[in-house]
Amino acid sequence: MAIAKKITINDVALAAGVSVSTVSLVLSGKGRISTATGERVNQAIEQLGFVRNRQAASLRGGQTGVIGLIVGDLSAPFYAELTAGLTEALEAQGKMVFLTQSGPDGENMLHRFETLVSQGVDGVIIAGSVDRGAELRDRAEEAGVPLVFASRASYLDEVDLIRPDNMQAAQLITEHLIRRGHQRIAWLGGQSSSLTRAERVGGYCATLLKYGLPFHSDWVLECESSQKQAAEVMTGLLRQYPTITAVLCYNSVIAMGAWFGLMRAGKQSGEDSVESYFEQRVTLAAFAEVPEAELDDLPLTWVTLPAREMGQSLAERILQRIDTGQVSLRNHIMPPRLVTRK
Amino acid sequence: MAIAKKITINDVALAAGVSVSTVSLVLSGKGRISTATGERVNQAIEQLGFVRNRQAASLRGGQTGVIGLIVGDLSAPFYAELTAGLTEALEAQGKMVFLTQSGPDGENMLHRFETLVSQGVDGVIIAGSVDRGAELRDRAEEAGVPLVFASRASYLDEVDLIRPDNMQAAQLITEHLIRRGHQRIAWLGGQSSSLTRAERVGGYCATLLKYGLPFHSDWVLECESSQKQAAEVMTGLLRQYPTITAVLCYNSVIAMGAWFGLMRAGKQSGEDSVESYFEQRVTLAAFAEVPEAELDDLPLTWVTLPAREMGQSLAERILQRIDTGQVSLRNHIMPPRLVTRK
DNA sequence: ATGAAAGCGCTAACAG
DNA sequence: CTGTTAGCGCTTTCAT
Repeated sequence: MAIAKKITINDVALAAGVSVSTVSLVLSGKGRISTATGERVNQAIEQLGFVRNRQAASLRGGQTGVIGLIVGDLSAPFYAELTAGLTEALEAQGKMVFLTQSGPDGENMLHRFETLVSQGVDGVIIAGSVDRGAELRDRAEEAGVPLVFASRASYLDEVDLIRPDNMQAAQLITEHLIRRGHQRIAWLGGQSSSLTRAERVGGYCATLLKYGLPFHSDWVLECESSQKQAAEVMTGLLRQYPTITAVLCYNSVIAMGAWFGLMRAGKQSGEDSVESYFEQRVTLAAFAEVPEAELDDLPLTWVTLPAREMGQSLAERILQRIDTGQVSLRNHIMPPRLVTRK
Repeated sequence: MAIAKKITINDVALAAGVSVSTVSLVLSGKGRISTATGERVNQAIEQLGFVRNRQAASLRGGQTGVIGLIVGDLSAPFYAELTAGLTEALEAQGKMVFLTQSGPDGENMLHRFETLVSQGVDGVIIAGSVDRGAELRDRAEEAGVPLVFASRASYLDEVDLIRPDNMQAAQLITEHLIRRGHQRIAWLGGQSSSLTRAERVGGYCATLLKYGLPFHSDWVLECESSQKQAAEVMTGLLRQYPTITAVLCYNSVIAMGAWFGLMRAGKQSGEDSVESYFEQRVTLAAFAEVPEAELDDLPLTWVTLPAREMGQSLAERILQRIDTGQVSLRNHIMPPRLVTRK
């Protein structure tokens, strides 16, 4: 394998018959260079296949144009989407991103942060839940590196955070159901330990009360994220509380399960068609982490978290902090999007 | 904002009362330094909160420990999963990854590649489909940077490629159905223009013929990736060819749609339960890009692409190429995984 | 076992 | 407009 001799601006300068500083100026387009020499230099660059060594460039003191990203779990659709939006926005600004995964439990955060810093990143974004955000925040300040957090759930530490508005999402969708005439709306799914769920249930509850509708804690059911489970709990729910007319599902898997459960129940009650039973008896609505193809064709309304937009906001926010060093608004909450069915 | 003065090994050396080279040696653990001074240096490092500047370190000539990744679309579950596996494996080896998105159409590939190189990456991985792979391969060789490709579909250019075995996946699942006693197996979904689909249909066809079973082109149906569409095509298929006993679905959305179509058909034919109709009349099987939660609870068998494993293989491959400079095996095909239902 | 000194490739004053 | 000259922070012979 031919170890291609690295060509530097020295080589280019030599080939173009100018000095290194001239080449440097051409590269960064700063000093006023005559079109003639500019041409010559660019030609030499082309000819020699020169690629500028950005490490050396930034070493001198400038910024690297690189943003570090620590993401909990990339295989989670929400964070994958967020990352996609983030890199897209960042690249549009000529920046690059350094990717790191912390594992679901957000361990070794500090170590990862240091690693990123030692690579010379201009700023760091942490996406996912973190235990000791304040500690990281302090370390970042000490190191003089802007740090922004992003999370699906809420967050307690005093940090610069971008997150979705789970409560508003719940309000939106609950209100939608109420406007459709529903008065008896149940909740299905999620683990009671989930912070995200807590926020959503809160929004659901608040909206019911706001409209003077009944809120029964019996109608708020926990359920593992499994279709089978959801279907069972759903049928049980309908049997026990036949007056319920709408069910809010915690996520898409629950929604699919509820749908199956509903059909089974419809079948048993002797309706002539699944669809009509569905329409006439019980309406489903759901939360979705990302725009999900499976839900698209189902006759149910859903709200989705603005994962991609959050990525874009993150990009804006971190760039702003890098440029201005300002640390103003500390909790940027993103609105969800409601997708209604005809 | 307190612009924390960057502390360098000079500061550390001063604080520890040694020379910079000693500090450097301690950092890299190379030269034999006395435990005593080692202690002192480490203490100083701790005290000052020193972080080594890797840019400067690698500038001297060494490797950066950074791998560049160009991925078409991170919001595609398959590539998100692959990326997750890749970064995980790479980080386990103390490497880092530079992430870039090329957009679905793989444009600006060369530019992105150059950018990565200018950042000093030790190697580059391109995940997704690329038009002119050979061109990139040549450029990489010229620049002396190992380049490995990864793709969901097959690939024609002569490059170092890791890809899933679509054909074997189709064979596996078709064989599974045959072993279960099915003789009349139809195909549902995918666009005829898709290369991936072509490979899969090929495997399906080959397996049918291998077992002496009929292969009717009428039983291979195209379909948009929509549940509604799939459900319709499915019912149409069953009506027209009532002897069919099993259907192979191109992906999970198609599978869900087929399932709905099946239930509707079951209903109309007056079976007493969806499940029994399903079991007795038509069996479904499907391809899935990644392990999908929705499919987990459904009574259907599926094959999934080894996205995560591909990421791990990519990590191995690129590291191997970086270390040894060797460019041996050029087409590493990864086996799919069959997930059967009881 | 440790220190002195010479760069890595590039940028940024400061002179011409 | 363009060339000279110091470094950026770190590694690495070569001495000591």
